[in-house]
Amino acid sequence: MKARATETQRKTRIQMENEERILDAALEEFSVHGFRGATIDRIAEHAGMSKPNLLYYFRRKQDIYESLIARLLVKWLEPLQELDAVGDPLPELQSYIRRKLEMARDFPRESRLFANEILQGAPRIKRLLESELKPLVDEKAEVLKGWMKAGKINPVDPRHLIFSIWSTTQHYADFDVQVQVILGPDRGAAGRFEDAARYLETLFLEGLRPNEKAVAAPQPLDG
Amino acid sequence: MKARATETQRKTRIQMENEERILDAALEEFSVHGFRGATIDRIAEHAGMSKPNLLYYFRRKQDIYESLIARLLVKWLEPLQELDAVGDPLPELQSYIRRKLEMARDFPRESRLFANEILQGAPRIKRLLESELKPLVDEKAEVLKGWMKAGKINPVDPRHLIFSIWSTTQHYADFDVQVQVILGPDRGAAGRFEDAARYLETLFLEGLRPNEKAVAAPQPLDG
DNA sequence: CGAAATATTGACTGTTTGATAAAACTCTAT
DNA sequence: ATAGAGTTTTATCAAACAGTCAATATTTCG
Repeated sequence: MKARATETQRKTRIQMENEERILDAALEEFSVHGFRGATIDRIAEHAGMSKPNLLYYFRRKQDIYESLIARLLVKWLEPLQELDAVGDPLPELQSYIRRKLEMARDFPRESRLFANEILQGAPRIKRLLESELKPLVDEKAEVLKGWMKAGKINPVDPRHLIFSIWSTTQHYADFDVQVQVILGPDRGAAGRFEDAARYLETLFLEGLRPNEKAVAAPQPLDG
Repeated sequence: MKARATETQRKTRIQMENEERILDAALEEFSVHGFRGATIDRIAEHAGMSKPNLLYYFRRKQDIYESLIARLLVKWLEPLQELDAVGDPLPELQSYIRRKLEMARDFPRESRLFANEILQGAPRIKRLLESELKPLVDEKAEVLKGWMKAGKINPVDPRHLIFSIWSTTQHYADFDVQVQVILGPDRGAAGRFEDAARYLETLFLEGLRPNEKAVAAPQPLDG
């Protein structure tokens, strides 16, 4: 029996399939209950295998969690990484917002897992945040500052600007239940997404103070 | 031995003191680990009493949690309730945002507890959200719509507007660790709060698109 | 095929957890 | 001071929990 997991690369078909099933089931559990609230039994049950079998692929609960977080962080930083210094400032920001919103729509479990980890004080990924997230944000904050100095966007604190994009978009994944309670069942998930996109575009570009300059097509005032 | 807790009102000095200590300790635990991740043992330890003693005041774990949530929701809805239809729209919104931001600063544990519950799908308070939160939001959405029709604020979906105020302000409580990692230790908590307040004011009033109309005093472009 | 490598299982261990019962202690009002 | 209500503790329980182990089954590949 060879050591698995950390082994150089050689993975069996079965290994890949099962690790995938486990990680998917674990995402389901961890994203809802957090690290301590999730149990191996439930993950195993959800993955359709016995607990010892699951522990054959991931020796400890924490290993599953860390695998999950590692692949999550990469995906999570992608949209910000794509923010392009040479692009047109406002369209660049707009498409960044849109990409983040799409992530919230398409990967809500990942968003919740991340939220859960941060909520708990990020005990397992604080290091990663400092080494991966912070430098990236610093870099992009400089890009934003350049745009501000060039008069292309309003001068504001670039880091708080990034926070507001993160929070408004991820809200639709993390607080989905609340959003659904308040919006009611009238419009489906797709409709909610479109409404959110349209609203956020106005908020970030124009703000709420009415003025004379051209504004995007008037929005429906909701049901 | 009389029945406690649900008893009409008569509470001993010791009862009041201990329930307070328990709820405070429970807030600490539940807000970080969620319902399932928190344990009675830790809550009892944190409250400085034995587990059976704690269970003398709250018979079940769930009872503590529900007490906490009940008093939380009331406090949480206060700022929105104060949003005044007859006030000046923009200042009203501004002070609503400020109040929410102050709540995030002054009651971060409460914010996290709420976030945790919603993240988990709100299994224990969905009813309450439907009966308490939704009607209030509906009412205030009408107020906002009135302001929009009167041309006092830009026409946007009022519910999504409310979401964006919630998410941007609560972000500073719920994602505090991440905020600290990114902003660094330069400015203290008070400084971060002021920066956030100034940024959100610009975002919600003016948006990011630069224009000729008068703008609040230029903001420092951050360190 | 058949042997080695890989995968799966049932039975089990020690610990943690939520909860209970009853005895012992403390406070308060008379 | 003391009776009785109110409080705290010790001892205990069954279930849930993370994790182990040896035995069995299955796949892979020469």
